[in-house]
This record gives sequence, C-alpha cells and structure tokens, in this order.
Amino acid sequence: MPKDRGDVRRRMREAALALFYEKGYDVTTAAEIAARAGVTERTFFRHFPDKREVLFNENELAERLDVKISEAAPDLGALEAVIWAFQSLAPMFEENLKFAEPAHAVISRTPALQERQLAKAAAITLAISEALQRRDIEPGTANLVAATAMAVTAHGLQAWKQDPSVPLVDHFGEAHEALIAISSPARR
Amino acid sequence: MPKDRGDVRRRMREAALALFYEKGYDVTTAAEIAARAGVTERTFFRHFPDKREVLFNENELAERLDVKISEAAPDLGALEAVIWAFQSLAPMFEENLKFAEPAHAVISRTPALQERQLAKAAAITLAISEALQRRDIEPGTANLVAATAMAVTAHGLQAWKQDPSVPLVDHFGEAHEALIAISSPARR
DNA sequence: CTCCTATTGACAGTCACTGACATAAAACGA
DNA sequence: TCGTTTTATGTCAGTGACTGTCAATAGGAG
Repeated sequence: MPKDRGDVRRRMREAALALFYEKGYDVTTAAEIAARAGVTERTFFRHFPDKREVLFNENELAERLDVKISEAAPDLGALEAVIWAFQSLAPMFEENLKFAEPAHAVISRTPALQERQLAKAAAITLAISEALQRRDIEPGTANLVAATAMAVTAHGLQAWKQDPSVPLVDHFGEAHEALIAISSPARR
Repeated sequence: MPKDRGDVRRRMREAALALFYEKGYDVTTAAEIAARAGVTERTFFRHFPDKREVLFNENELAERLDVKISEAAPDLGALEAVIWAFQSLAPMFEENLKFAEPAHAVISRTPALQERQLAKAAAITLAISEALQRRDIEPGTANLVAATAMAVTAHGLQAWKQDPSVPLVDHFGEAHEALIAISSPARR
C-alpha cells in the first residue's frame, strides 16, 4: 500500500537515529527501525544496502569537491586548490550540522559505524586524488596531497567543534598554516 | 580432541587466505575455512572475533611505533620523529611481505576487507598521536602530524611497491621530501 | 592415577541480508 | 474514465555470520 512516497527514507533515517541514540546501535534491530517507520524490514533493506548506511548521506560531498577542484584557479598549487575547495564548501558543513551532530554522537561510540565512516572518508580522498590528476598532478603526488588535505580538513573541523564562534572557513585556513608549520620545522 | 595447540590459528589463517584467493571472500563460508583447517565453525569464531579478522595480524605495528617514537631523539620535530620511527621499522615491512602480499591482493578486491584495513590504519594513527602527546605535542597538532605521517608512509609504501629494488627506508625519505614540496609551493 | 584446566564439538538461536512472488497504489495512455 | 503498466511495498523462505550454553576430551599438575 504505497501512500506517501519519498519521505519513507526520511522516516526510517529518523527512526534509526532515535533508536540508535536511545538504545545503541548493536541492540537495535533493522526490523525495529522499520516498524518504527511504519514499514517492513524488507522495505528497509530496499532503501539502504545495509544497516549502517541509514546514518550516512550519499556522498554528494565527493561530487561537489570534484567540481570545485576543477574550478579552482589554475595557478593554485595542488594542496591549495583542494583546501580552497573545502573552504568554499564550508557552508555545506554548517548546514548539515543539525543532522550530523547527533549522528556523530552515535557513530563515535559504535566501532562498526566508525569503520563505515572511514570508508566514506577514503572514498572522498580518492575522489580528490582523481580530481587532482585531472589537473595534471601525478598519481602518487595526487594521493599524497589528497590524504594530506583530508588530514588538514579533519584538523580544521576538530578545531571548529571546539570553537564554533569562529567560521569554519577560518579554521580551515589555520589548519593549513598548521601543516606548513609542522612540515618544515628544521628550516633555517 | 585437542591434539595440536597454537598452530590451529595458523592453519585457519592459511586456509582462509587460500579460499579467499581462489573463490573470493564473500562466497567462502566460515564453516568452509574451519573445515579446511580441520576444526568446527565455532572454533573459528573462538579464535577470530569475525570473519574479516582472519586476514589481519594483531597490531604489533602500533606498539612498536609507540616505543620507537618515545626513543626518537628529543630534538627531532614531531613529524620527523614519526617518520624516523617508520624508517627504523622498515625491516618489519620487508619481512612480512610474504604473507602480506597475497593478503593484499585479496583485500584490494574486497570492500568489506578494505573497510577493516582502514580501521586498522586509523588505530595506528591514533597510537601515533598518543605517542606524540607523550612527547608534549598538543592533541590537535598530534592528530594532524599523525595523519600526515600516515599519508607520507602510504606514499612511500606505494613507491616501494613499484620499485622494490630501492630499500624501503629510502622511499620513506623521499616521501617526506615530497610532503615538504607540496606543503609550501608558494614559497618565495 | 586423579583432579583441573584449556580447548573443542555439538546444538540451538538471533539477526543481517537476499531472492522470489504476490499485491495494491499510482502513473499513464487511449 | 477505464484499462494497462509501472513502482513501491508486503510476505515468505532461506543463507550465513555470530553467540550462548553445555558436554566431552586431552594434557598437565599433584
């Protein structure tokens, strides 16, 4: 009996987040989530490939980064281009905060979900590397830059979490400077 | 009927690697692996917390890094200390190659195993960060340095794979220089 | 030889996930 | 408006990963 349409996903997401938050991830059943959303377990697995995925958005971030990196000024270095891309997407992070924050609380205490998050991060890193290679960066260097940029971004996000009064863009900028500081400490 | 003792684990590991390599990870059953090793499925899960773990060693690398980082010369910068630690553990990588190589072949074509590997890498990153904090590095900086060092190491390992004639230590050194190159390209 | 402990087997059960088929609502063309 | 087709869901059965429990046996300590 299909009545409402695309909001089934949203209902399941919210049900899952609520249950995970209340009882914990491993003790909540996929059937429970489905029931709370008013559907069947089978329907749950038609919308999400597995139980974990209900907490993660599709990776629009990877696609957006891809576009932004191709739009970055050609005279920018590889690392600068990626960091600029992240900076121009900072508003996206700030909007998603409402859903991302409670989700992160659940993820941080659930090893299985942490693994999935790492996989997502790895996918983003890969997307960055490919975008850089389209800017004529060598594959090896592109991988290194992508991974480094991810480290810088994570650093910026962490700082932002501790001091949300400063806009995220500025935290990204400071994180970049922190990298420069650590990577050449023995300089004259 | 317990006859042989601690080599049951080794038999299961080898059986698993062989089966994964022949038929693929997802189509081989835990029961199959156990049968091939001459034990029961239940015994398999007594030795390994889950099916994936049979391909991964316990993280002795994290512990060794921890020791090495604490032994590094005090005047070394944070990043230099970690890279030095990796360099002094390079022989360890070169010895484990025999088991690690076929295992990596299986892992690289199995998403579920890639996730676990990412988790292992994250655990190592965390260990590095903690070791650095014991050297009086601030937590935020320690995380950034640890993540950056992991990126550098991955870069070095990748280069080593493509050119095994050069010793791994030198690849690590070159990777470090590559980082310096990318992190300050706009320098006067 | 006997007791104790570590390891395994045997068995039952839960839960994540999948394939196959039926059904009803919704979208669409005539 | 009506019949057809498409789409989202329900139902059911089945596989496989993992866990708890208890019994049985081998090996070592005394």
